[in-house]
Amino acid sequence: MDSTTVKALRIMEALSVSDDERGVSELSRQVGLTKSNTFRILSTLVDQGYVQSNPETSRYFLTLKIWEQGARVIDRNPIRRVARPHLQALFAKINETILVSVIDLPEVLYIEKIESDNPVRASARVGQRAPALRAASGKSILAFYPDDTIKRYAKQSISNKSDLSSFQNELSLVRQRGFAISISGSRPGVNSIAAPIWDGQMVPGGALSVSGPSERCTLKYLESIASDVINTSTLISGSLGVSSPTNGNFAFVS
Amino acid sequence: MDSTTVKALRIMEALSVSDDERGVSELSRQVGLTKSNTFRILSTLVDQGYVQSNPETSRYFLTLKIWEQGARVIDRNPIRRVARPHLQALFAKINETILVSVIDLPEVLYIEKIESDNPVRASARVGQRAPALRAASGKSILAFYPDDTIKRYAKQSISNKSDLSSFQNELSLVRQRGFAISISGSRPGVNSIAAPIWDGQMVPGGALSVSGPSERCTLKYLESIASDVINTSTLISGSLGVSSPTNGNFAFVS
DNA sequence: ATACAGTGTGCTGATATTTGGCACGATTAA
DNA sequence: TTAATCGTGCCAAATATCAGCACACTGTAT
Repeated sequence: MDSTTVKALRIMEALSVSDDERGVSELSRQVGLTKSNTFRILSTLVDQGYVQSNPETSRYFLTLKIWEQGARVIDRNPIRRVARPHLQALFAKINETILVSVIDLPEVLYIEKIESDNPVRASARVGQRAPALRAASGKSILAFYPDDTIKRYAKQSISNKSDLSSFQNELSLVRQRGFAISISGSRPGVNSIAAPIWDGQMVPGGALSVSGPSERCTLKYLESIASDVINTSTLISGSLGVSSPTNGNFAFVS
Repeated sequence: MDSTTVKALRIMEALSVSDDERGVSELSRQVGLTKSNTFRILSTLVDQGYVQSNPETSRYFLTLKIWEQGARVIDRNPIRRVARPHLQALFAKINETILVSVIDLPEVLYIEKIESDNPVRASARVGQRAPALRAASGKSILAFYPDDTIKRYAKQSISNKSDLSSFQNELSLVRQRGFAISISGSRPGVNSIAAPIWDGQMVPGGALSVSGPSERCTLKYLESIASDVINTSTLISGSLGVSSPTNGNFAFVS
């Protein structure tokens, strides 16, 4: 285990989440390294072009180089590659924030969005994560996972026994109807509906979701657009070469 | 200089540019490390969640974690933050590929785009780079840099003396007219027009460009949309709080 | 069938690299 | 002014990295 590399990654992560440039001392305190160690790692990152230091304040921040690497990676993502036009078609009918996420248990990761132009809207960031058990997108994917996998992850955040079985019932309903709904599930005041995206595996790899403020996006409204959401997600799956979701045919997912 | 960190970055870069998963041996040859060294670095990257290994082929590829970091960085970029709606307005008038780039001498880096839906179109990737001296975007930015800075970078790729002075003349014209044009400048068969974006510094930090195939985007056509491009770039600068480009008022840029 | 060249992975002892404490000048705060 | 905190540079001690070798395994060619 190359500890130096781990430390460098920690520092880059710390820099990526902080909105403005950071000093050596505070940064070293945050990541738990000595000041000199932090300084030397920062120096190598500067040398490699991943970090710059403001010559006036001599504080450090990430350049766009790390984003370049990431852009190449996301660019190869099959779901994102094909989703955009379908999202735009859906957005033309429904002026609410549309998100595409991939599953990375125990979370979902948002990889694409079209944001509503309504001043009051659900806003989420691409690159952000949400708990898969609470977000509509996560539930719409998990519903098609084998029972034991669901149980394993559900137990980690649901202690109560009756809550667990009601969660399983909810997922069973999701599986039947083909969509999941979340009422203030992962963010307060935001309601969502989601349908799974099949990318050729035995379980869905991602989900399409529509989110909006609870005032507009009532349960009734979300259910009224369910068929649109399912149709769009099916079209995306189709663009990935998956003709029909193989419901009920599960692989064992560890 | 933490050499282990440098090696780890090299490996991540190598993985990010390769379209499919890589084996340890070939990867070690490419980056010039021993097999065991490469293996151990890959192991730590796996441990940290940046790399996964396909359990069947036991070959390695980058996860989306590096993209998450990058997404946070680009999300803070002021130019990109404000550009999107302006791009859409421009795109409604001009159905050609629109790009936003930032300057990172000696290159420009594309950070945002709207791609034409015409089957024959200029296609570029966000995260891609182009030589600043040849791309329209780069020229539109460089034109507002002080003369000695221009000379320094121009000398690196323009050896001929008369070519150098004609390049300087071209930039001088760009400065007068407020836009730059490139005819197969950075990619063959692709013509572009670009105008600088001012973000509060003494020199432009980015550029807005419109690109298309040379058949449609003739010099005449590009000049005919120049005012649209300039207007849009001015609106973007305005959204960044820059009321009027301070032409002729240069800082010394090293 | 057998040999072979390729792979990914796991040791280990030698060594080169990282390490943390200390010191310095420059800023900032009191 | 004093005092605290900052970023940076240095150094000998120690530790974590290193290259080489070995092994099991896979697929290919003989």
